[in-house]
Amino acid sequence: MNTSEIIHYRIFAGIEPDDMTAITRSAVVIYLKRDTLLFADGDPATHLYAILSGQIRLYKLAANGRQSVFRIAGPGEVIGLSAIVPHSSYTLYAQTMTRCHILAWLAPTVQSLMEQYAILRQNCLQLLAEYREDLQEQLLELATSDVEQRLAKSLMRWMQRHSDTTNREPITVPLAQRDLADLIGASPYTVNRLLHKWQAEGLLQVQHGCLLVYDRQRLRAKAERA
Amino acid sequence: MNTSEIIHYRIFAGIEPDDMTAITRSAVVIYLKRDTLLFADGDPATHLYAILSGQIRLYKLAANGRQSVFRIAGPGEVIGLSAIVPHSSYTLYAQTMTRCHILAWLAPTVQSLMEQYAILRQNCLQLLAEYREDLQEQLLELATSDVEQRLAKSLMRWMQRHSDTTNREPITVPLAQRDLADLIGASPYTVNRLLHKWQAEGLLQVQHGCLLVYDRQRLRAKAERA
DNA sequence: TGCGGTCGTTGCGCTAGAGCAAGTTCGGCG
DNA sequence: CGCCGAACTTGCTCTAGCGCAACGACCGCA
Repeated sequence: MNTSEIIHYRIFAGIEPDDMTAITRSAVVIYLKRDTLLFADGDPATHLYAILSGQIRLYKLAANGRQSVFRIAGPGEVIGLSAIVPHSSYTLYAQTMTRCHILAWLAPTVQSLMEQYAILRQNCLQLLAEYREDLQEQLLELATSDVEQRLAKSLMRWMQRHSDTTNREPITVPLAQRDLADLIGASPYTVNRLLHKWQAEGLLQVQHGCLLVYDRQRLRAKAERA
Repeated sequence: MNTSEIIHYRIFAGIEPDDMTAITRSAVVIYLKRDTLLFADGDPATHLYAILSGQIRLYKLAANGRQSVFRIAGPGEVIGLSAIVPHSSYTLYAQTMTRCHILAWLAPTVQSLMEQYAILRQNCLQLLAEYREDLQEQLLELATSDVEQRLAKSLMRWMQRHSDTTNREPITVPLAQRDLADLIGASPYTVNRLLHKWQAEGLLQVQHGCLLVYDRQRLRAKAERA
């Protein structure tokens, strides 16, 4: 389980190494293949999950069947935060987009850990507050920006989050056009057309299931033009 | 300060009366006139506020100047929840829509109260989780429903929240058309046209600065049609 | 009781972007 | 190595709804 030591989990920031060992020991390791539903909107929140590797799509379904993606979580992130509130339910669907390697704690376990460690409580509050801020930001964009701007901002956000080691271009964004469309509330057609326009402008390269971004500066300009 | 006893604050649910007295005593009472900015997006989160009377608009501003309203808070609700996270900032604007009567706690005070009372921690977690869920719901609607449906849902939500004593129709919804437009991410023109269409259908009555809803059933139908 | 500003009303033109249809390309699996 | 389904591509049509403009109604204030 040394994998958990390599990854920097924000939810466990500031926890003493000894305590961390105990916490990690109380978790179960899960392996999932691609396109597996981890939990559904409305399910009782039985577990808190921490992603070791892979990507998980967090989304809701509308009555008409269209899906709205709120977040794509990756290594170091925690999902199913509803589990920290007793007797609550998940409020969205969580589905793997790749093969995943995950840690899972039972909700009661998490709740007692929360009582035990003040830092953990702090971190959870902070994470919840941040999610709220992210959602507000997305809502603002959806209400006030056009598709081109939302797409650019979405790509910038992705690269910001994953600017791990590779700061130099080109950067690969492993998202399908369909995913991008669901993420910004647009049709896949429009997303496709915009990406190709940008490709023609030399901003990026469109590939199957992913993008290759060449020019972050100009992309930022598209994201920020008032 | 007996006003605070009459109103049911969800954030203080389950607190013992004696403790509640102490908590109330640590607050300051504030009176504000209409259209006063309580705090701005980006300001340090210095206070937690509880509304005794009046309405407060919680919104963000986009670069182009358009505003997106997330919530309209009323008596019994708490705003500025960012103050429970140390050294954080508000993430939106809060402006009074009416004359307001408010309780205010300093952030450090709130934070020590949080450490002192486990119930308070629970309640705050629950509130944050609920706001998150509300925002997700709004985001889903904005991404997947048309303006007519969003408007209907928004009105239904309002009536649901304020179905205090008056369960019988007609119900007055004290929102200007402009407010409704900002709330659902539409133009005031479209909102106006829809409201008049519904007035022609006998669903409601359009008035200056407010609405009179006659037929909640048919409004619900408009909100829920897939 | 009149005046100014805010809010509401409505006609009109226009465009961003949805969605259908009919390909094409790719990757994975047998 | 060939097949199938999923993802992408692109032309086309069509409409929801934005926003201008111009006017009308109401409210608070002096």
